[in-house]
This record gives sequence, structure tokens and C-alpha cells, in this order.
Amino acid sequence: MEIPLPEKVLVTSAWPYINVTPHLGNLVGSVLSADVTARYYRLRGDDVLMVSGSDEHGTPIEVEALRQGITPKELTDRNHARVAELFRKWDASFDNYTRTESPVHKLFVQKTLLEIQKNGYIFEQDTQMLYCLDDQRFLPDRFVEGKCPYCGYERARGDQCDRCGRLLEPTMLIEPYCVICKTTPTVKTTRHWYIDLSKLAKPLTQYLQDNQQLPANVKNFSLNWIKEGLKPRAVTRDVEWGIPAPFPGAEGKTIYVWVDAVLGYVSATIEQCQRMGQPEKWREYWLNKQAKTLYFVGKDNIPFHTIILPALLLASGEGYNLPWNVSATEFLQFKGEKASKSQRIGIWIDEALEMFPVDYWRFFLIATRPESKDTNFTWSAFIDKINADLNDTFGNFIHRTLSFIVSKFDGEIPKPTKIDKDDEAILQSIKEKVETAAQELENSKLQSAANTLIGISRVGNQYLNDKEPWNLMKTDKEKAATIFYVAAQVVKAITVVSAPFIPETAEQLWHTLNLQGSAHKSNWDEALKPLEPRHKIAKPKPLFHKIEDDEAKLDEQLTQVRAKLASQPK
RNA sequence: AGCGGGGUGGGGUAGCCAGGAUUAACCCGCUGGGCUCAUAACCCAGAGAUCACUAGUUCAAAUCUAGUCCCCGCUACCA
Repeated sequence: MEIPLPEKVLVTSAWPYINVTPHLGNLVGSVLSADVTARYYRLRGDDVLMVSGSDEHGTPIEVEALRQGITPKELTDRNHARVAELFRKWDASFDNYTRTESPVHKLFVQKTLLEIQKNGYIFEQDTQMLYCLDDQRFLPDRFVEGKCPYCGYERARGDQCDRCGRLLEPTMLIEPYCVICKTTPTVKTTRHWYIDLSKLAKPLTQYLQDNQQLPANVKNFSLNWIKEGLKPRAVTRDVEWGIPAPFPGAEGKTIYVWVDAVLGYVSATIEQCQRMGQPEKWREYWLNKQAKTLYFVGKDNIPFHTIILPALLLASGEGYNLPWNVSATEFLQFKGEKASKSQRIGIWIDEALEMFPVDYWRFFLIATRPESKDTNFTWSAFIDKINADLNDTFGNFIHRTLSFIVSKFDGEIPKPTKIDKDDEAILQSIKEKVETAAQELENSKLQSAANTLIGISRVGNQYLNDKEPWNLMKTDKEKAATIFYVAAQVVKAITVVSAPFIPETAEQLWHTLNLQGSAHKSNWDEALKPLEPRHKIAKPKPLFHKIEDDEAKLDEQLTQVRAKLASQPK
């Protein structure tokens, strides 16, 4: 039985903090996962909006700009343009990739915080913070370092000592210094505005418990957070670079970046609908209870999407939809180590595209998406996956099928004479796999879905090997024609199902099959609609090529790519 | 330290929430065979796992409970 799908689907990905270029680990769980999902729902015919944006406020950006001798806005203008362009190259099908400096966003954040205040969730309190007289700025915990009072480590940060792991307060540090200018900070009193999350514990618990979609790991983690007691969270910061806090008496303060960023999901929707000339349409995603809202994030920011965002939405009193599903991925490690910009561990999204076509990366990353535990990137894993699955099994099945049709049937889909039980079984098996892939995509099991896609071509390969139609050509050409008719339908199904994963390849295939329009303007059900006999196709070109280089060679190439990118103006 | 997630053949993963209907599944690799339409691609068969460890619950445990060891993340002013 078909369950009717809701019409409105809002797909979002975590907003990248653009002090640096994202690396592959940042991309896979957020933008890439969101994109595959959004493309799937579009094929299903749903009214999909995919939004995200650059998170550009806060101290780390301010400090980076200072270091480069430019203003924060100059820095984020540049980085936003660059990251937006890179996402385009990755074929991320955003309807709106905006930024936290967007005027629509700033107004929305201010308006929402005033509502939250009006509804009684905000209180003010004076606190003591470290202040650097030299830089004339308050220092977040991590911008203060000093000697650890427990283990004596010289470079313990204000929040935690990296050596002994103990949690610290900045004031506990021995000989503390400002990481920007190395002078000794002083303590200064400042007033901040807090959201009282504890008042929202009950509805938040209710929301999490009632949500059937939330994966168990996300749900348990979040419920546990609440159980331990929600503490008030400051929503203002003493930072210049940010959205001015709208509260009376809060002049000169800005909004905490996480509050800023998560509200962007709503404002980005509003902004997009305004651009489309339908300024009220955003309500269909945020107020219509039938709408699905999906969030794709890394495991490190689960609570911001299951606690902070729902808390803000609830406290606003506007009746906004709370996240329908939050899909959190674990981390992608690189050769067994955590990605690190400073140590150059990892591969960045600009570097990757200099080395291999985007669909190679998209396929690899989704097929190894870290869904239940951290996964490890190695070149040999990449080579195996691309060569064995994408090229040999998948690409070659398509190529052998289409080549045969072109060379032996004049490029026309052959006319089947009699579809027998075996042929029928293949078509049935393909149908089941298409449905399985759909289920997996809807359950955010993207890794399995990618494998199911490859599995379709395995079925095709088995069928051809089993039937040996190249021999039948001599003895029973009608039977051979039937077999290639069936095999062509397998290719057709693959074309549609592959579209969310490897959009450029799918489009190329779509044109090789000489179909009208675009694979991406097609429909998921088109996967099972047969190519008609006599339909003319074009001569196929290999979709992929084997990677012939070994790990050492690829490492070397990466080094060269790095050198080249570093020498280019950014 | 507390909390959460993970530890499954040589490598990479699924299964675990709702214990048995599968001989623990899938991919890579390995061994043997087949095929020759196709990018030396494809297909079949086989070898290979005390499901981290220990103790329990149960007729039955990879799956549930308790403890131990190891890896990852979070711990609220990094974002």
C-alpha cells in the first residue's frame, strides 16, 4: 500500500562556519546528505525546498579577519562567495544558500528574540568574564590559554585541558594569557541575556518522545541532556561582529552565533519564498503540520538541533514546526586521524574536485557515509570503491548493455517476443530494488541506498552472464532481443535511481538513452516505465574510468593540488 | 570523571531497538572454475568469524542484563 507523502518537504543542512573551507567530513553529513535526500523527494514529486547558508558571525571570524588585516565582513563576503561556488561545483541543489548577514535573516532573528523575551523566557544577569585590555575585547573560554592547575600543561585552554582532559574555568588557569596578543587578561563584569531553557524542559521532552522519526542515537542523547537538567544559556555575546541584540539595554551586544545560525533555517525559507514572489509560502513549511522538515548534521551538533532550535521555536510562541527528523552522522577520519586544518589532516572540498570528478566523490562519500560509527578515509578504500563498484560493476553493466544494443540492434531498443519467467523475475527484482532504495532514502539510510543502486547493476550483470545473449544471437536472435529489451529496462531504472547520488552521470545517461528533458526533471516512478521497442539510443561513452594510481601517487597529487590552490588568489 | 555511540571473517560495513524461521548478511581481497557482449570488465563456487572480554537471564543471545578493556564524540562561553 502506498502511503501518500506530504507535499511539503524542507531539507536543510548544518550551516558551515566559514572561517575555513569545509573538508570532506563536514560535507558528507550535512550538504551532501541533504542534497541526495532533496533530489530524491523532488523526483517523488514533492514540493521540496532545500536551504542552508554560511554561518559567519562570532569571535573566531573576527579574529581571523584581524589576522588578515581586513574587516570581518570583507572576510565573510569572500569566503561565502567561495564556499557557495564550491557547493555549486559539488552539485548541491540548494534552493537557497544564504548567509547570516542576510537582511531578512537579521530581522527575523531580532524579531524572534523579542517574541521570546515577551513570552517570558529571557532574563538578564551580570557575569564576570575575562577581558583583554590590549585587544579591547572579551575572550571566550577558548581564547584564553595558560598552565593547567591539575597537570601543569602549558597550553591548557580556558574550557578544558587538552592533555589531562579535565574541564576548567578560565579563571582557574595559572598565568593565563590572551591567545590573540599573549598579554594577561583581566576580569570584567558584563551583563548578558539568557534564555531559560529549564522552562521548556517539559515540552521538549514531549516533543522528543513523541517524534517517531528521530534515530535512536539522536533521541537518547537529547533526552539525556534534558534529564541532566537544562541550564540557562546566554543568547548575547560581547562581540562586535554579529546581529545586534534587540533587547532594551543590550546596546553593543550581539546574538550568540548558535541562536543566530539555527534560526536561519526559518529565515532562509522566508527569504527564498520572497524571492519566488510568494512571500507567504514559507508558512506551508513551517506552520503546516503535515510538512516534513529534515536536518542533516554532524554528531557534534545534535543538541543545537534537538534542544536549542526546538526551544527557540517553542519559546517564540509562533507554532513553528519542530524538526521532523534530524539525521546525524559520525565523523570521517583521515587515515585514522581526526581532520585538522592546522595540521593539514584531511581533504578539503576544493582539493577533492581538483583530483576526481564530483560524482566519484559523491558516490564514495555516500557509500561510506559514517552512519553508525566513525569511518576512516584512505585512498585505497577510495580506489576500491570507485574501481570495483562504480566503474566495474555499475559502469560496465551499463556500457556492455548499451554497446551491444548499438552494435547489434542498430541502436534501437529491441522488440521482445516472449517475456518468460526468468525475464519477469529480473524485472520484478529491479522493481523491488527501486522500492528498497526509496525506503532507504526516506529513512536516511543513504549508505544502504547507494549499495542498493549498485545492486541493481549486479542483477543486470548476473542476468546477462546467465543468458549469454551474445551466443543466442547466432541461434535464437528473438530471444537475444528479448534479453536486451529487459537489460535496457534495468539501465533505465538505474538512470533514475542514480540521479540523487551521481547527478551528472545520471544526466549523461539520460541523454545517451535519448530521453526528453532531464533526469532531474523526471519522476521516481519513471524508473519502472519501460523504454519502448524501436526507441533509438545514442552510442554510449564510458561513464567512469578506473583509477590507475596507487596511494602514494594520489598523496603526491594531493600535495601538488594543495600547492596550486595555495598559490591562487583566494 | 560523567553521559552518549561504537568494537562483527585479512580489510571495510549491515544486522542489535521489537532474542529463534539464515547455514551470522553484503562489498573488497584470497583460491578454484566459467564466460568472452563489455573499460583484462562480468558471473559461479569455495576457504575464512570463539559476533571485544567476563558473568548472567532464557528452551534459545551478535541481539537482553551487569561488569571489564579499547576507540570516538559531547559535557552547555569554540562554532
